Amino acid sequence: MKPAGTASAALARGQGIALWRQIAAAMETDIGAGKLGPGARLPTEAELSARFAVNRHTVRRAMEELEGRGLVRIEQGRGSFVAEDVLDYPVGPRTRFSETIRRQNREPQGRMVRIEELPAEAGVAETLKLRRGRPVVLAERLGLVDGRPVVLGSHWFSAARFPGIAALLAEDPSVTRALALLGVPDYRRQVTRITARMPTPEEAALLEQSRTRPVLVTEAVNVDPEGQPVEVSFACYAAGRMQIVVES
Amino acid sequence: MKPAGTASAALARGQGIALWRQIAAAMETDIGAGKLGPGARLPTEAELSARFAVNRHTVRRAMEELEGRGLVRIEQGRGSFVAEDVLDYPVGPRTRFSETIRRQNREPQGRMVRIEELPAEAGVAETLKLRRGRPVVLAERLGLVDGRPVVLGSHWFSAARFPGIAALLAEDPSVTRALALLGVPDYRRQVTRITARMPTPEEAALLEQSRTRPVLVTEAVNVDPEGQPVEVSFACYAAGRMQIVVES
DNA sequence: ACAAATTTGTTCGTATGTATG
DNA sequence: ACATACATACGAACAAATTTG
Repeated sequence: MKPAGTASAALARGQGIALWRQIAAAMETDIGAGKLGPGARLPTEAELSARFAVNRHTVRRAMEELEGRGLVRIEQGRGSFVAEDVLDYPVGPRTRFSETIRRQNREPQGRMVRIEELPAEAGVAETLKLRRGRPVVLAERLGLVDGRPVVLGSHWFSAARFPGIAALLAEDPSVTRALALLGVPDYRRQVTRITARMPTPEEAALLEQSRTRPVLVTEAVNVDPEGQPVEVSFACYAAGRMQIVVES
Repeated sequence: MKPAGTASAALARGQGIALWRQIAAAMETDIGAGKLGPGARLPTEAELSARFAVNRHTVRRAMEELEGRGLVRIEQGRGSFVAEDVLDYPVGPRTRFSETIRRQNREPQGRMVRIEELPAEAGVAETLKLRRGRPVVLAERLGLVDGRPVVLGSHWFSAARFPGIAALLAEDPSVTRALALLGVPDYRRQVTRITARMPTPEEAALLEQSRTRPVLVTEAVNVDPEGQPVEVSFACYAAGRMQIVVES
């Protein structure tokens, strides 16, 4: 008996339907039916060509089709994987992690990784309009969607302007709620700068991603209604799980 | 006689000014004076510690200071380099490569790498509102700033809607001008999706960048004043030479 | 695919000078 | 004068990343 839940090896030869189309259709069924979840590893091309009793080229043609349609991701030397749906992260004046995720019918979570008070170094001090060396609070938070880590954010606040924010964030990882309790009921994202780089070992571990895949990095400045900067944040997104979307 | 144009080795010991500060100041002078241009390789820590007759730690302390101030970039295993200014690429409804670069007082250039007519595959066909297999024109263009490649863009157009666009782009790499000649005097960027990945060997070669550094990838849809899509483009930016900026 | 050379990063330990009380 | 804390400086060894052969 053949294993349940895998594509059948029964192909119709010489019936006018190319073998690779049948294979692609069979695998699409498996993926669509959820038998192979997002991110799951597909059998190797060698295994598939044995199972379907065809040449490896035929399997490759089928896989290329699926990759072109965005259903699978093929990585040279590693294998093939069911494509994970890429979450959209729209940036705009009202960018908020939790709201954004919930709007896509996913479950956001936040977990504080580190909270510290430090003297401000040049860059952060300048954007927060503080003098160098003034105390700032650094809060590092891991953002998860449906239990999978997708973003690691470093948030910087003036310790003088927001006394006790470290304790608040330790209790509840929501930046929005912490600022609300400290007299900033609303804030606006003024500017977002986006770059990419390789993750540090620590970032890769927290994001549960390969060290050979890059992270998208955003630097965002949030300001209060008077235009005063209240927060600077640097966020690393696992590229391939998130894409940043700008609607114009 | 000591070589001209390099930081002097004459340090004042025991005069109340820390050696590492003197070293940092000396190197800052060299960089500021333009003796070391952007991107230039700095001497190794070993060379500098010999030149200044100090321990490597002392040189490192000076370099850390300069890196913290954004003057140099230090890369493990490679060396230290004079920081290059990162170009801003603002995205919005009126995003145009050449205008953007010129506004930063830099000289933009474009060079066509490839122009081809192909049958549309699923993704492009859908965003251009064409049927799969309809002819589309693919134009690959390298964008340069001050002679350095910074972006490699793949632009897709409907061959039926824009007859002769391949020839026009071959003559003049400006997408804006080509579309103007074909009856679209103005267009608007509707949406931009941003991700990151490792470059292909070809992309790395064209962008003159290491294969171990990621590229920022944007997918942009440009529409005419009636809202009809006229172009879809995928652009790879050399991360570290360009950052995408979203003003809200 | 592997090894060697180069370069920066980290962690010990030690010693000295300076400001503070 | 003394103790303490802190910044500075040197030395050695090893780890990690990159480049080259």
